[in-house]
Amino acid sequence: MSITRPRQGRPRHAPPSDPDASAREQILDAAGALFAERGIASTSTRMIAERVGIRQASLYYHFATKEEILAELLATSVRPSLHMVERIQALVPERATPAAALYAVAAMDVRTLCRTPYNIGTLYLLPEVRAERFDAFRAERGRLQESYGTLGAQAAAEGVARSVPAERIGELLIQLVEVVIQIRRSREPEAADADVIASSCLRLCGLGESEVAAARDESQVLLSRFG
Amino acid sequence: MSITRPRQGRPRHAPPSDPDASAREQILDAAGALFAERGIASTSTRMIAERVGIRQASLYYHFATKEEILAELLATSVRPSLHMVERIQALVPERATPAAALYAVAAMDVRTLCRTPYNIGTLYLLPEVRAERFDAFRAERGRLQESYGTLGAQAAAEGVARSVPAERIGELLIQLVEVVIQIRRSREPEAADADVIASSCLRLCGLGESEVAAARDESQVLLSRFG
DNA sequence: ATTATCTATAGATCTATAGATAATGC
DNA sequence: ATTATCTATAGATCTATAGATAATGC
Repeated sequence: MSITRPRQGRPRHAPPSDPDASAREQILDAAGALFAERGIASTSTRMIAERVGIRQASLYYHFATKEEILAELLATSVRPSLHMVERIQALVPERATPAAALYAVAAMDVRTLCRTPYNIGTLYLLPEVRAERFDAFRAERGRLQESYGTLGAQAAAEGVARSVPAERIGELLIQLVEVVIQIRRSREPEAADADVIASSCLRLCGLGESEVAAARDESQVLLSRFG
Repeated sequence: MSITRPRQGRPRHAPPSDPDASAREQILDAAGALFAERGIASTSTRMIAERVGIRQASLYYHFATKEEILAELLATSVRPSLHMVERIQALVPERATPAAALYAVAAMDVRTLCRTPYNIGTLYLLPEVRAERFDAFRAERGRLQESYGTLGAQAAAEGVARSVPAERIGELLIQLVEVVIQIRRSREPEAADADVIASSCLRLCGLGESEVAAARDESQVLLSRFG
């Protein structure tokens, strides 16, 4: 029951998609959902505008190009994950074991990817994101992967740590966490998925069942503090 | 040093991209490479034709629509993997342990995904493939995932088999194998990657280092027979 | 006066069809 | 005669700009 105060500027021809959000936010939400569902090239500025409740040309008052909308979406998508990971990583090894930290990071990332109103993770997979224009985004993503690699290598059983370099572990772990992106494409993720995926990350590092269970228990503190 | 015999039909305005392949194959190769690099919507029929060495309109002599080119690419992409998996699966448990079979399947899939002249695996990730039109392709992919799930569940350590349903295992394993698609996006895959990934699949199922090593050894027979 | 929209449109695509043409095959 | 191309083009987009307009703010 939100009262919508009249805004400045000429009225829209249609009611806004979300009266409480700024026009900019409404555009980002609409574009994000469409980009994730249909891809970037097959989403026209007209479709975005229609969802928002404005005319196609009005988009250009807020963003100079369609690319700029994508850039903004990408910029805000990894950053929260990256911050969370780096804060948890800083607790290792004094205040958390590497295994518990990895469990917590994976579980939180999975939940974040589940909760976004549209499947924002799919954006990373679109070919347009490989353009130089989005170097900064890909660099942030690389740092996230690096953190996974470091945590994984620290948590890994000796045999695994010896035979798999940290960079490979990072690639594998981030890929495993992002299974939730694929899951969301075909079914509704369940609460249990976060545990299954986080546990799989530890097993991939060579940890046995008792070590996985211990890390899961220990991670609860971190999860309640950072979730 | 292939002599190119003159073909029937009006000559092309430019030399063919591959004089030995049929026009149809040349189109599929060119389209596959472009779709994988740039996505489907941002690949125009003109770009495909240019690569082949024909005019844009001439594509339509071979394919009725752009979608049909994609359909053909998808149809031939999973099928070989699926056949291979089902043949190896049939050897379990009499002639191969589940762990060795899973190792072999994963390693072969990784190699296949590495060797294709363009990164064909990226096609699966494009939003266009979710259209109903491609149901048959997605069903085949589902069967592949199911096989991974069955093999994984059979190979899994007791604790894992009890806590993770076969369908989840299938989702996780196929995702893990397809890390090679992401790797190929950023660097040249190495020969060692196949072993790292296949071993990771077994560890994810809860197998210890000695079991992983045993499965790797046993898989060599399968790999030499089916590779 | 400032802001946020609107309408109208230029210019650049892009897909797919129609019909002509230059080879080979018989 | 058949085949595989070509040229030309209709019709449907799509992005981004120019300039008008209807609100609020001061």
